[in-house]
Amino acid sequence: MAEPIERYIPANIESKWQKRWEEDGLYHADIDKSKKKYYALTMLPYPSGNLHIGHWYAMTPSDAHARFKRMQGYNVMFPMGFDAFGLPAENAAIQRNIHPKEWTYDNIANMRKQLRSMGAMFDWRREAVSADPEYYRWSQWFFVQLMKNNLAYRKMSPVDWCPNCNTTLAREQVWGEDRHCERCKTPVIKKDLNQWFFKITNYADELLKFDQIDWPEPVELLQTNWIGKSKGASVVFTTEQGDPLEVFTTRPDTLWGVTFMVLAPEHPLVEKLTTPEQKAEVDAYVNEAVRQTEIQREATDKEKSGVFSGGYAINPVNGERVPVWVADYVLMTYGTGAIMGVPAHDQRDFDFARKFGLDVRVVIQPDDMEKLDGATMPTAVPAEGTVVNSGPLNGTPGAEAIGKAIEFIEAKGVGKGAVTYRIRDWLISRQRYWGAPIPVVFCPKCGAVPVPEDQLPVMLPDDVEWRPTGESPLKLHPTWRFTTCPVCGGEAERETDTMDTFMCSSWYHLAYLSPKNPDWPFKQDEYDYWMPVDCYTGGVEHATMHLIYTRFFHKAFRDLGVTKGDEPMLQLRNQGQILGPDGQRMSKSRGNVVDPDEQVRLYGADTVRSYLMFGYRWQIGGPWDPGNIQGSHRWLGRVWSIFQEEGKTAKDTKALDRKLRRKVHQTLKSVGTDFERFEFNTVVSALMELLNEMAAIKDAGGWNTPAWNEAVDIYLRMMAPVAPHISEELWARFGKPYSIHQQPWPEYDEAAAAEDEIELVLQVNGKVRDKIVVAVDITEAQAKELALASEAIQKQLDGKAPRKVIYVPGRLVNIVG
RNA sequence: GCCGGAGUGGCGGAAUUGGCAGACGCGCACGACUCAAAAUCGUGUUCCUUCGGGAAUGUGGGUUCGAUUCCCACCUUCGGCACCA
Repeated sequence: MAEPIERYIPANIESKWQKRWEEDGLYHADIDKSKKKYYALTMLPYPSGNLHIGHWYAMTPSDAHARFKRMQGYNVMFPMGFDAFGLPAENAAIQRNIHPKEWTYDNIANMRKQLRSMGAMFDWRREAVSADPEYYRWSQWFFVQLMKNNLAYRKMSPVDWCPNCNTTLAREQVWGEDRHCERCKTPVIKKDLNQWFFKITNYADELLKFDQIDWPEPVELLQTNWIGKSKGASVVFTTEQGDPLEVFTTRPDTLWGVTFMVLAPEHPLVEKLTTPEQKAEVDAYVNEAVRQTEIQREATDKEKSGVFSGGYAINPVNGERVPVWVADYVLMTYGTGAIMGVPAHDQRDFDFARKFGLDVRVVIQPDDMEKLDGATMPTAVPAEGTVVNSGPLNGTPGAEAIGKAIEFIEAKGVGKGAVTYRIRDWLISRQRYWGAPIPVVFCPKCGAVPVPEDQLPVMLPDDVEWRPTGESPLKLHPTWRFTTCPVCGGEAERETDTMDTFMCSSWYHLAYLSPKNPDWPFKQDEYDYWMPVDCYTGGVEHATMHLIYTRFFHKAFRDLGVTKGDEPMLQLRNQGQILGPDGQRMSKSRGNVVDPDEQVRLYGADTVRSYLMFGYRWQIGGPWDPGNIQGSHRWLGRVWSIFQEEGKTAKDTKALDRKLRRKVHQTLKSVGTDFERFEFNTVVSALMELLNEMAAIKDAGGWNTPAWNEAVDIYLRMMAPVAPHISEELWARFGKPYSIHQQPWPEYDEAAAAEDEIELVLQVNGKVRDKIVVAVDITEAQAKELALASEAIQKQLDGKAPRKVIYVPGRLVNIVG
């Protein structure tokens, strides 16, 4: 009788191997020029509390993929760190009345422990924590470089302010129809403030190019829409007082259809254009518009409002005098804050014209429509068509109209082809404590001066009143603010705002290269070897925030000679989201948060990893299923017992061996391609299928043959990226050399995987009627003959001759009756 | 309104290039083991059926010998953007 094997108890093996791997530095990634490098990166966590199952969902498949790459022979670096500054941590600390630093670093200590329980191949020597002075010193250094090169500037402007978080936000961090704060969901308000901006708009055009990177199309689309490039022309009208009044239009071919102009209420020419008779009305309208929130003003279902300024402008293409109106449907923040009104061909202008009784003049006649009449048409017609009523452009066909109009205005010197972008410069000032201080000194004589690089970091003081007062906490510090000017030595004050954390996370992939490097943000040889990031994984929710910022950062610093190449991350893959068991987003208030520590206690890390890979389409995610995870646990338990328990060996195992080897090598192929495609669910299901086959072979007497032992060997190596602990344990128990994670990926044997018999499906009119087993090398003629000879087919044909017989090699014969 | 993702058994999901729809797993049912239960193992499991078959991948059309897959028009749902000139 064979000795029974003890049960699979993950707790007995997982921490043991984690400790051993750590001691041996198994996952240390060092420069090795004899090997191809692979920089695998997954988005770093934010230490606002505990790790939740969503972190596991993002990280463990990424880890499995990185492990797979390593077994393929790459020198893989897979680092981890903490995005430690920022609002949520600070808010959580305030709530608990704990200093943000203490709160954050306690969380980090806890999360480190939790991360270690994953059994991931993180190289902890490279850990970077963005709240460490050694780190934010370089965040500040990057700021100083941008400032010195005119890519960072300070400007007074209306900005988004979160009244709950007491700080300004970047446009990207204001979400949804009600324009709420990305972090706390409170609707934002507008405030006029002096703030620091990064000139991301300089790179708008280049950010639209994705040809060097393999990123998911939805992300590229989100970024493209966010950047919002519009092609058209800028045209300079002239007010009757002689001031130039520039507008942007995507339809310069409709310039002859202009019957009025509209200025945004904030437009600088409003005051000058307004006649004394109209002044009272215009002032009242402007004041009302300014008072309204952006949400009220930008509500699309609102009826058009506006007021005549009394002034006129001259249309440069035909010298016509057109009235200038003021209306809040024109936004100061887009284009030039002024538009030309072409009511016949723009619905918004049309609504406005009809409401205020302005002329509607048709200048485009679509070829497939009846002749338009401005006086009676019920809606605007924005379509293409032949140009009419437009002097020199009359008769131009639609496709050429815009180009010809641009030629015309350029020749006349009254405008030119132009593009406009929706993206705004990145606002990085935050009126909060828990962030990297903006390294700037304000001197009454020298103005805003960057802190010299040898004086960085500007330390964030611990002894501040960090509880919210509505002011930047650093402003209230008794001494920190006051300093001397680095240029003239006179009395000066520090900038008291801190930086947006997205600034810190824009370069963290460089910090991993050589954290705490003393004289440059990274060691050059590390950069040259590891960069760019080969594979980046994370959530799609960062598409128009982190993922656009980090591309900008890389390009800006390429131009300053710090980084190399055009893109920081070559491949991007997004995971979906794990929802609570109730199908809702996990949140503490709903009480549907799944604690990974508890799952690890119940089933072990390997089971949690396997289930997260097996149970979902990784790109999509879905609700946590507390029952389904049992399947993954059973799988590992079955591997444990089927591989270890003795079986029986038949006298003749030739057929069994052949069958087993075929399945093994077929699985090897599909597992490999599925890892490459981030299709982890089918990686695991293929392994389960192979295990079922192995169990059957073992029952039939195919145990302990060379083929069986090869199967066990290959199986363990294939499952090692998914379940690193159990595979290491079994690998050791079979006396194989430590460590399985240093083994090469098994070699695929095509001959072994080849089928020698196939099942041919026989159809009549596309419906399956019979199946026959035939030799793999059957000829077309033989296959058709066999198909027609089938009893079931004969019955279906009922004596009639087939009209057509279709043969798909290796698959089917379809008889068309 | 515009842009994108998703829609397949009771559930999670699979289906390489247009070629057997439902792999793999959960759940459920029955059986074995057990005094019993848990665990484990085995068998079955889309629906309807007169047991010949028939229907079925959100809906309706189309292309094709053949469509979950391609095309057209919709519906539901989840995201993003939205008076962007």
